[in-house]
Parts: sequence; structure tokens; C-alpha cells
Amino acid sequence: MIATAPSLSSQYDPAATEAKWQETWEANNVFKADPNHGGAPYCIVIPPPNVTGSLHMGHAFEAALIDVLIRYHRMIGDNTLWLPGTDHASIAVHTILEKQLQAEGKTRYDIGRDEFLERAKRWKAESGGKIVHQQRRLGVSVDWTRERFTMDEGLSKAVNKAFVQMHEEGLIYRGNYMVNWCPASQSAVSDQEVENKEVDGHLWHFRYPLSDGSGTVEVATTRPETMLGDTAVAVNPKDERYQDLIGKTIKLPITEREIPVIADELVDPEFGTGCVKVTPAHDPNDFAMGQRHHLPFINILNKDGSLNEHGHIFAGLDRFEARKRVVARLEEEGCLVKTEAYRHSVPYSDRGKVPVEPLISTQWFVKTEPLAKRTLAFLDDQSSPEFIPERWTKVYRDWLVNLRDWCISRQLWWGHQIPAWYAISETEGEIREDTPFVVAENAESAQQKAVEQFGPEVQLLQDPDVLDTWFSSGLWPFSTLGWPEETADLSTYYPTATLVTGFDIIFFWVARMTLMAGHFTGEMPFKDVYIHGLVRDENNKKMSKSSNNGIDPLILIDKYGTDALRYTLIREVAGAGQDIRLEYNRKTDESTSVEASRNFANKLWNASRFVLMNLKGQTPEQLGQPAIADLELADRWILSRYHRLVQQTRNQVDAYGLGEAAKGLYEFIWGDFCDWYIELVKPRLRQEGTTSQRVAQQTLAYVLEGTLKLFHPFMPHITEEIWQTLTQPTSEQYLASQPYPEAADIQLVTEATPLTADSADAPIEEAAPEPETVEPESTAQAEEASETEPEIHDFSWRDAIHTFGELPAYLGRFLDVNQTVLLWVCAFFLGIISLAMVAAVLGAINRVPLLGSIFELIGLGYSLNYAYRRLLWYDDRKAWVESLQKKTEEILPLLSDSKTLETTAEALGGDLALAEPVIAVEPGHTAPSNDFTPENSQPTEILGTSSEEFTAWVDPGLEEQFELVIDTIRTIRNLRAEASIKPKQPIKVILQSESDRERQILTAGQTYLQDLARVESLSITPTVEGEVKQTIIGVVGTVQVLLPLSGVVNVDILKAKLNKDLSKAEAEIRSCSGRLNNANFVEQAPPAVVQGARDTLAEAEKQAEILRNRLERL
RNA sequence: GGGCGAUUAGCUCAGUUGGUAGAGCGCUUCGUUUACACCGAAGAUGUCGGCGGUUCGAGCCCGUCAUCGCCCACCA
Repeated sequence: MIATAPSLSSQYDPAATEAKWQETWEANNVFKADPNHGGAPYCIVIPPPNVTGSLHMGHAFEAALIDVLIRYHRMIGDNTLWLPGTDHASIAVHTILEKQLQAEGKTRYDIGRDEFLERAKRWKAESGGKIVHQQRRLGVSVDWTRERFTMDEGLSKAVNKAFVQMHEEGLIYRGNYMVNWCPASQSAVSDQEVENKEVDGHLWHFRYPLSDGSGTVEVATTRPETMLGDTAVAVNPKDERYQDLIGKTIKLPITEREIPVIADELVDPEFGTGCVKVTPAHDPNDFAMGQRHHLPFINILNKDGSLNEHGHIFAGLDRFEARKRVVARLEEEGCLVKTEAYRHSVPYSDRGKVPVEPLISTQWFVKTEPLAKRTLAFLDDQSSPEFIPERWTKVYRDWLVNLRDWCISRQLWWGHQIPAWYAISETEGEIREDTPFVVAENAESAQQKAVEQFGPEVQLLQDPDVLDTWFSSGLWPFSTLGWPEETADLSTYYPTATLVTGFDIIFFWVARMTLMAGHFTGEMPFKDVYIHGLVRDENNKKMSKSSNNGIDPLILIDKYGTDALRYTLIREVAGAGQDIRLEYNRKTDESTSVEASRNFANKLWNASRFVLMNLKGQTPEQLGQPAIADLELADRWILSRYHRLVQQTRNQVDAYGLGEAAKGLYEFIWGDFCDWYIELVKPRLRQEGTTSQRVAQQTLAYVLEGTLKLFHPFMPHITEEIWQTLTQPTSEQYLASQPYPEAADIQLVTEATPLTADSADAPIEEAAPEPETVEPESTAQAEEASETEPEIHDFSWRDAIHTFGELPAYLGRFLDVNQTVLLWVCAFFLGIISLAMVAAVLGAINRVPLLGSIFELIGLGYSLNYAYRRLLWYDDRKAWVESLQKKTEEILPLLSDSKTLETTAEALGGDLALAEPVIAVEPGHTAPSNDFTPENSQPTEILGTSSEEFTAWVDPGLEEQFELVIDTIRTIRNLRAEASIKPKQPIKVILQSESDRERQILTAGQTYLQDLARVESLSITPTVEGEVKQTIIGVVGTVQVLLPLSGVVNVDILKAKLNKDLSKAEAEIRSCSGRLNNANFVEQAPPAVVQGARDTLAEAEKQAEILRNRLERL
């Protein structure tokens, strides 16, 4: 490694790196969106987290998902905006503040509205700041310049505008209806903020006496205190038992009120006695009955849940205390029939965590039906929005269909105050149910309107209540972009692309947005809705505050890094919308799965270090792309794998298969790139100054840079750090804004694949080890190969350089043919050059007394020896030609980019077989080159894959061939392990196959076999001559791998190995022949499947034959 | 009461349109060869929840049951 080469430390340090890039990206506005940026708009608005504390793992998960999508779309050239923001979370913050006040022994009324709002703002600043800090640490690529808060001036304006417009259109009304009342927060809450919980309660059965004394009616209830508000008893009109009761009256115990017995369909005759007490003011069903039968509505509750004056003797008592007292009293009066244990569901307030009370009060409502109708039309007619996974569509649809009017007023202070002003001067200075009001976007406008209606003396008071948080959240996708103003952002980024959120929020938020957007913008606010699952804890429990099982993302980020945590969460996502589980040890704050991701990051780091060390400070740009003709087998293989990965990753991310994409990248980086390619090129990287080395460097650089780009959305920080070191950009550039690798860069192939030439070269050597026969066939092959190459487009530079590149090879072949004469001529010229150089050196040396003469003598002797050795023997001559080539390349650097087919063949092992005698390739018995005619060597045909699906780079046939090399390496390694041969000990291996094709592939990959399986001496042969004893044997394909053993050999080990392989092969034979003997299978299964079975069977039978044969010999 | 999801190796999970099961972690053995011990090499592991059906062939399709989880619902 030279000093100028950029270097990385041996262990990746996430903390420093992540902080650095987060700051740099933000400081340089890398994620700032520009409406004028080209490309298709791609916008995601962040689901606003509540400003109620801190981010949890669910937020980290969601942010990771969105950030992958956003970074990906930014890199593919879309006009991308991720808009961040926070939600004021009216009721949640209100609850927190009230608790704080409670601790101080105060109520909100003690400090007043203004002070309360001050506190809320302080809390928001504190908590919101914390959240934003946490989001930054997640490395989200949001545009902070566009950060929004639901109570910002602009968004508040949008809220008022929407409210006023809807009111004018009759879509918002004020009325006295039954709502869910939360006694804890003393406010109405929407249906969605109510959570039904199964609780063990009681069912009390009471006897109500008929007024005429003719008997009693038995009713049952779970809430006895409500009997104080009973205004009827109902039976089913068809219930024959009670026909005579209908129309009679009952004397309600305790209150002594007379109430009627009515008939209503709602009553289920099967349940209980078939008689129901009716409390219209405190039960939704009863409310409906009360309306139908014009019953009185008696409200017995105060806002805090205590009983009011209608509670009779129980007035002032808490509802639960009153319940006990009512039961006791009824028991005293002999009205209690029985008390049974009863498990039933009780509505609880989401925030207040107490049972809600159905209560009639004056509230503001949104009339949902017209909105839902429109939204449903989008869904049914245009499938908009589209849900991923699709199954949520039904959930969403059902909800829209069954939607009831939405209560939007909250008796709270923190939030958007309802833009309605009451003319209190008309009702003695107070707001009453009948106080007239005006609705306006602001106070001035309200004043104006009121004056028109009530005269100049009118006194106005704004409605003290605030709006449901979800009202403003419903406007979020367009209000954040500037609505109602016609901003550039709005026209560019709206409708947004994808909404990413959890299923628990479909009703709260997703549906509210589609309702509002359909109405105000006439379109759906997003094209897709990606619904993700929940993050569960190590015990598969949903993480929640109440269970106190949340895991702080920052703990894991501090320990393993943001990239590791993000990657863990993403790769856990299978399909879409599945819940994910996070391994976590609460005692040590460790997570094995995040640790695995951290290790992966470190692996990428070290692979990159390796590449950087071997590029000697050259950037991928300086190195340039390798010339196709120079690519060696391993290069073509990794490039094929890489380009396959490009397509696969893009396809998966486009289809929201983020987990699959993440896993695919893992497998490529760790498996293909690190385990195989890097190991394969190590020897080449030591061959200083060779084309082979350079091509390896070029390929390493090219694939690494591309992989970093592909991987960047998943692990943004580490990839940016490596990319910067790798590419050394002189100007301000970021990986985050580099173009994503794409298939369009790749030339399409129409017929043949270029590697044919490379592959075809190798067997020639096997077939014809004699140098003289190499030349004509090699030329022929080269020509054949070049004929297939015009199918490759876009590589004109290559053609230009090709002629130059061929020069040395040409020279080599030319020399071979006219060896005697020409070599001497060349030697002569070279000799002159050498002599001139030597003369200069000698001149210098000559100045030293005596030394000159001695050197002259040595020099003469050496020169003669040189000429004798180098020029008279073929092998040496060949080596000399090679050195000549090197010199040519040094002199003409232009040519270093190119290489000849002949040298490619060398690198593939063909010539090495000659240069290194240890490799004894046995002379071919057949003419294998016939086996590798362009037709049958076309990989696409071998696999039967349509070439149209792939680009020239993606070569399934080549990959398949390379698999054989890899599998053979594995088999040799396995044999070494079985035979307990030390990893360092070089061995002799014989590969025997009757298949010409297999031998050719193995021959092409023989240097790989030698390097990676530490084979000292490798023979590839169609037959094994003589009896091979003391040999451990394995099979791969129909290749027999023989590893001769030295010393004493345990025959049992050999037998065990053979038997194991044999039983595997036999199982395969049974399975395949079983199928093939079934006439139905052969006739009905697709031909490809049948043929596949036949091939498998043939291979297995061959394997079994080999193994049995070996077993016999033992 | 409706609806949805899950059930595959010891653990966490993949498994495309049905073609005869995979990964990571863990485990066993070996190994510190100058990218990486946050590492490498090799290896073992399955009645694919049960039963029945369709099919030449089912982890995958159909039916049914079981277990776990979730959502929705106005039965007092």
C-alpha cells in the first residue's frame, strides 16, 4: 500500500461517521427540495409524531422505511421531497399538562387559558425539539427547511379556512347529540378515541313494579346508576310474553317516576328476560329509542363523572360510588333479583384511561356521509388510494361505509380554537345552546359578519373549545404544502406519492385525509398507502407505553449505529405489513439481530478497505471501466451477479419489497463479493503492472461503487463515508444525490453473449497443448467470438482501442509463426535499446576504477546466457514476449486499458497450464472444442432463459458454469476437512469428468480452483488411468473429485464419505425415477419440468455409478 | 358475533404463477493465509400445526379443526 492511497481504519466507527454525515448533508441542503428540479415528483409527508415525549421503535421503523423509499427515489432522479413535521396532539398534551398541574395541586382554571397555553408551548418546544433531534439521529433525509407544525400560522389558517368552508356547505354543524364523554379530560372524544376493553363486571337483575300493581318487570344492567335516568322499559313488539305490558307504566324505584313500557325492534327477546331498561341520555341505543318514542332525556351526570341533581339522593357522588349505593338501595327495596358475574366490554377513553360515558351535549360535528361517498367513489372507480398490502383496502372501505358523523369539538384549550364567535350580547353575556353565532376565518371577519347580523353593539366571544387534532391532521398532505395558497410546492408535490403508516392509524388519519382531500382538492392525497406492521418486543408483545416494554432506538443506535438499526428493521420486513420482532436483552441492552447488522456493516467496511488498499489511490473514475475483451471469467461472473442485483433491487423497491431488497444486497455483498470475488482476485492483485491486475482493480472499483449506490438507501452513512473515500470527489458531491445504478446503462444483447469467446478459449489448450496448434484455432476462435460481439452496443470506445489492444498479441502470434527470423530481428532492436541504456549505466560505473572492467565481463556472459535461454526455447520465448507486451503497455499507456484475447485465455488458465508444469492437463481424447461451438456454449440457451429478460451483463449461463467451479472448490475443501488435511497443506487433486463441457469449465476456472482450495497440482481428465488407491472422493455434478492421500489412511473415513454421498444420490434417483415412471407425470407435467427431472436423474445415476465403483474398489 | 393475520430447523423468519424446502443467529469441527475474529472454511438440523380433499405432484390451492395475535361490532 502506498502512502497516498486513501485508507480507512480497520473497524468501522458508526457514531462519529453518522454524526458527521448527518451534519454535512443538512448543512449543505442535500435534501432540500426544489419544485423546479426535473423528474417525476415524489413526495412523502412524514406522519407527524405526537409531541408527547420521545420517539419509539415504531417511529424508527417507519422512518427507516420512508427514508429508504425517499433516498431511492431521489437517486433514481425523481423530484423528491420528504416533508417533516409534528402534530400538536391536543388531547395527549392536554392530559400531560393537567397531570403536571395536578402534581402542583392546581387545575387549568387556576392558571387560566393563557398561562396554560404558554405551558403547552414550552412543552411542545421541549418535546418537539427532542423528537426532531431523535429524527436527525435516525439519519432521515428530510427537508428541514420545510418543517411544519400543525399549529403553525399557515396550517392554522388552513384549518380555519376548511372549517368555515365546510360550515358554509353544511358539512359542519353544531348540535346536541350523544357523544363519548371522557370524565378524565372532561371533553368529548371521537369514536376512534374510544377503546373497548373486556372487563369482569356484573350483571344486575332488577325488578321494576308496574304502576297498576299488577306485577313486576325484570330488567338487567351493567350500570345500575343509570336507572336514575331511565325513562322507559322496552320489549320486542313481537315478544308474545309481554304483549299485555306494552302501553302500561312502571313506577321507577327510588325516583318514583312513572315510565312507560314501549315496544321496539331493537330489543332482543332472547337476551335475559327480554325486557330492557331505557336510559336515553346515557346509552347510544337508548338514545335512538328515546328519539323514536319521544322519551324524555334525563342527564344524571356532571362533566367530571359525578352525579348531578337528577341523581336524586346520590347527587354529587362519583359514578362508581353511586353504582354501589344504587344497588344497595334497590336491594333494600327488594328490587334486586340477582347479581351475576359478567364479562363484557366497556368503552375506555384512549387518553384518559377511564371508562367513557355516553352523554348528550352540544358539540360540533362533521357530516361525514357526503365526504365518504366521494372518497368511496375514488376507491371503487379508480382504486385510489392503493393499499399495500392490498388486504387493508377492505378494512378501509368498511370503515368508510359505516362511518358516523364525526364529533370534532373538544373541551380543551390546547389546539385550534374553533373559529365560531357567539353573539353573547344576544343571550345575556353567556354562551348557551341557543346563542347565535357566526363562523369566520378570523376575529375581524367574524366581527364584520356579526355587525351585519346583530348591529354594531354586538358582543362576540369565540367558542372556547378546540378542534380534534385529527381535523388538522386530515389536511396535512396539502396544508403543509401551502394550501389554501396555490404554491409551487402544492402544484408540484401534490398529490403526494406514498403514505407510509401503521394500520392502527388507518381510521384516525388515513381516512380523515382522504375525506378532507377528496373534498378540498378533488383528488386523493396520495397514490399509495403502505401499511407497515408493528414492532413487537422480544416476547412478541406489542410495544406500548402502558406495557412499558418499549425499546429506545437511541440505546441501540449508540451501541450499534443507526445504519445497523435501520437495516435490522428493514430486513425484518417480509412481504409488506407484517409485524416485526426485535431481539432484545433488557438486562444488557443488547440485540443479537442489530448486532448482526452491525457486523454486516463492518464487513462492508472491511471489504471496501481491501478494495481501497488495492487501488493504490486510484479512483473508479481514474481507473475507468474494464474493457470487455479483458474481462476474466471471475470478472464476468461478478459483473453478471452485480447487474442482476441492480435489476432485482430496483424491481423490489419499486414494488415496496424493501426487506427482500435488503436481503438481496446482503447476500451479494457478503456472499458473492466478499466470499468469492475478492478471494478470486487476490492473486491477480499481486501481479504488479499486469493487465490482469488492472482489470481486477477496475472491476473491484466499479462493482464496489455501484454496490454502495445500491445500498445507500438502506445504510446511508457508512456508504457515504466509503464512497467519499473511494471516489475522492474534488467538488462538493454526495453519494446521497448520485444517480442510482440502472439497467439502461447496460447494452442489450440480441443473440450471443460476449463471454462465449473467453469460455471457448480455455478448452483449446486442453485439446492442443502443443504450441504450434494453438495459433490457428485460437485465431479462429477469436474471430468467431468477435463476430458475435457487434450485438453489444454502446461500447464504441472499446472498438477504437481494440486494434491497439490486439497489437501485442498479434505480435506474439506473428512471432510464433516466423519465430526464427523475426525474433532475432526484434532481439536486435531491443538489444540496441538495451545496450544504449546499459551503456549509460556502465558509463557511470566505469568511472569507478576496476569495477567497470569486471562488469563488462559479467555483462557479456550474462547477455550470451540471456540470448541462449530466452530466445531458443519456446516457453522462455513466450515469457519474453509477455515481458515485451508489458513494456509495450508501459510505453503506450493507452493500451493498458485493453488486452488481447490470448492474454485473457492465459489468465483463464490456458497458458498457465503450459507455463507452470505443476498443472498437468491431460491431453484431450476427443476434440472438446467441438463441444463448445457458439451454439451450445451460448449460456442463454443452456438455461433456456429468454435473453430479452436480461442484459448482456447478466448472463445466467455464465453464472451456472461458474457455479460448477464454486461447487468444485467447496467439494475439495470438504474433502480436505473430511480427510483432516491441514488448511495450509497443498494437495494434489484430480478432476475427472466424461463431459467435455464440464472439463472445459473446470479448465477455464482452474486457477481459481488452485487458489481457493489450495491445490498444488491439478489434473483435469476424462478418465482416471490406473488404480487410484488411498484416495478420498467426492462428486459434484458428474465430476469426480479425487484427492490422493499420503501416509496411513483410514479406509472407514473414505467409505463413510462415499456412503454418505451415495445415499444422497440414491434418494435423488428414487425421487426422480418415481416421478418419471408415473405416466401421468410424463404426459401432463410441463416438458421443461419433465426434462429437468430426466437431467437430474441422469446426473444422480452417474454420481451413484461413480460412488459404487469407488466403494467396490476400496 | 363478524373479519384479518400467523403456525416451516433450537430461536427469528424467507419460500415468486403448485415441480419436491432456504437464510441469519445459535450449535459442532477446523483455522489467526497482510480486508475483516464484528472473521474464514467445512458440517449437522425439518411428519412445513392436525385431518380430509383437488392434482401426475401440495409448504403453496380448497374444506375443516386447533392454537396464538389483531381489528371491527349498539345485546342490556
